[in-house]
Amino acid sequence: MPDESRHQVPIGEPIGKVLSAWAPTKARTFLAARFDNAPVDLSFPLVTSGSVAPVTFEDRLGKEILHHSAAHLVAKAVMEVVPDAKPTVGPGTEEGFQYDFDMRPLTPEDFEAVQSAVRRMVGLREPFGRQEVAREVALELFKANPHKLQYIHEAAPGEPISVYRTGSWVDLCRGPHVPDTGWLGGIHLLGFSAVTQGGEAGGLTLQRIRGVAFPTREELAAYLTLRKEAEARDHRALGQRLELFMFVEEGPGFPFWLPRGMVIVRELERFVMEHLRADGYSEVRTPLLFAQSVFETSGHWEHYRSDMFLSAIENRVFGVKPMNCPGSMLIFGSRARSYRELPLRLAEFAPLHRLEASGTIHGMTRVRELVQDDAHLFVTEEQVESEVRSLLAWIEQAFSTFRLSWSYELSTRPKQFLGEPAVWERAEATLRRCLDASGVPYRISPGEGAFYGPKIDIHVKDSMGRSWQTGTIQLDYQMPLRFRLEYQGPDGQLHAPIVIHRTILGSFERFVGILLEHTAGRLPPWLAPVQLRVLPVGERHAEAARALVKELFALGLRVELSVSEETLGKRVRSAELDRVPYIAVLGDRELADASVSLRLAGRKEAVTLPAKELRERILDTVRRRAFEA
RNA sequence: GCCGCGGUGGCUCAGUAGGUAGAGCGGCUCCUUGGUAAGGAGCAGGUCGAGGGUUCAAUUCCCUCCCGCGGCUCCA
Repeated sequence: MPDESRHQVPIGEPIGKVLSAWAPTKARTFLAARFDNAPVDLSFPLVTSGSVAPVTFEDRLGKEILHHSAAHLVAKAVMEVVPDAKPTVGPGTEEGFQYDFDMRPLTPEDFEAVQSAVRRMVGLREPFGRQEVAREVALELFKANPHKLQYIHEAAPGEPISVYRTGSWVDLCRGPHVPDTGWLGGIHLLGFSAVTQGGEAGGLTLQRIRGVAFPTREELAAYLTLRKEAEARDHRALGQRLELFMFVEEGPGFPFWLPRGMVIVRELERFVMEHLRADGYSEVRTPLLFAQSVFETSGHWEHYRSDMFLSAIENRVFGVKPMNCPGSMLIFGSRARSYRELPLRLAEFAPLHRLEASGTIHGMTRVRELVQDDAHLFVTEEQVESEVRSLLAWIEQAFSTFRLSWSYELSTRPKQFLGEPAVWERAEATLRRCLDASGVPYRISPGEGAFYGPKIDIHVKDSMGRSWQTGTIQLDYQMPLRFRLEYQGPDGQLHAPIVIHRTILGSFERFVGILLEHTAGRLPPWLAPVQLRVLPVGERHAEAARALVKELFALGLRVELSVSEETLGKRVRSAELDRVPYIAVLGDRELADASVSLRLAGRKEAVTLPAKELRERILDTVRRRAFEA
């Protein structure tokens, strides 16, 4: 037993029975068990001695088992709705589960029918019965389903082939499973879609049903509430509602920043620019278009052409730049360079165009035109480490300002790479050292680096736990060679610089999208398009309100007057919906003693404070780039 | 790009078993002069995504295209 106690039980006693006897109060949470650490069903009969332990939803394994059982239940339901569907695989996922079927396209009606079948089957409490069968028996059992036959053929020769029986439905499965379908009361189907088998173009089209499952209906309800809140935070809806940005049919993936959205972009740029100045960067602007030959030199022509916008002008082909690097390379190479100039840090915030696949563009988080807080650092090998450390420090400062938590991913040498393995190893070791020193968690993605060098990607999780890549730090040993870049070192010899391609926020488009979802549109005051809205109670207070607005505007604040003929309640509501962080009300009471009634967006209560304090509070919060509370 | 599903006033949506459309919010006008999330009335606003086909007649049925949504793949 987990508590080191030893028990003697009759031969063939199910492990579940032994565990419930051992911990009767917790027995309801036991989904499966471990016998000598191997996952087994609760019905697993004990015939030899060994260690036993329960598996609950709190364990990673327990989640997986519940999810997996839920997937099987869905398969059973699908078979009832569309009898000639051929189930393929139904794994658990990070969030829940999915099951892919080789079948005709699902319709919304099918999906409804599957949902109600699932609900009914939960009520039946049918057991998941395990059975180990000979390979020949399995082949016979699944002869109508070529996918399952393939899995049987792929199974290792010694491996036992197990099937699970649920009512009349039999599925090939390693298990284990929860004891019966009654354990799946917290199941919920999220949706269906078509996917390509193996993820490769031209593969077989499968129908995927996705869902989530929890041990109890209460946990499911909590999840659904959270999910509903997340949907209300969708940056596409917020962007429209708050008039931050828009798209038109004629420009798929090309964002329009509307006046209010542009305020956010400019404030973010200012935030980044202040840092660049402090850290010794220079800013440049290079052309948006280059002749084909530049991209041939940079390698884009070979590796990225299909993602570029091209245009033929005067019998030459020009490409719209998808990245800023070629321009910076040309600047570095425009004259002889000395080691005394390094590190040379060139920042460029130019519009980039990338012909992203049409099916992938998504609001602001995936667009075809974007601007990054981009820079290229020309450094010596000895300077790489201090530059990367400085970048990691800046990332910490930046993301903390936005109250975003982040993690790093280190991508190492891919199969196809250029350069010397020894150089790669030194570079990877340097990056790892920097990451270790940062104290921020990171994971390593072996073989995921670019062909020209290893990289660190920055991932930010939004409030729903979805992960997004924002910034990146990429070491590049190749592009300087391709552009024949050199500097003269203290030894009098010419050397190729190393280039660090880096962005911190990534693209302003994606970053604003993430920030909106993270804050539900309640941006910190320094970023809010309108920081303060002044609401005079009645007409006779309008003049004083106007004076307050004028005063705060002169101090550089973004402030509006709300003097419509609507009731005060209506105007407060509008200000709340517009996500204005400070809502100031002026009436008789306030005019009497030069005070203001201040309501913070998202809170119910208002506080009354002297006008002078209001001004200082707002200015201070904005200057510190702080959140209100 | 691939698969599936959609596209009706500015927004969110209803509707038409083929006979050219409605609501709420928003906008405008008027009344109301308000005390912290919706005061009242009236008015304006739509070639029902685009093109083609079938039909006496198409927003509705069929085809093609465009755009969007959910996934796949890819990535800032």
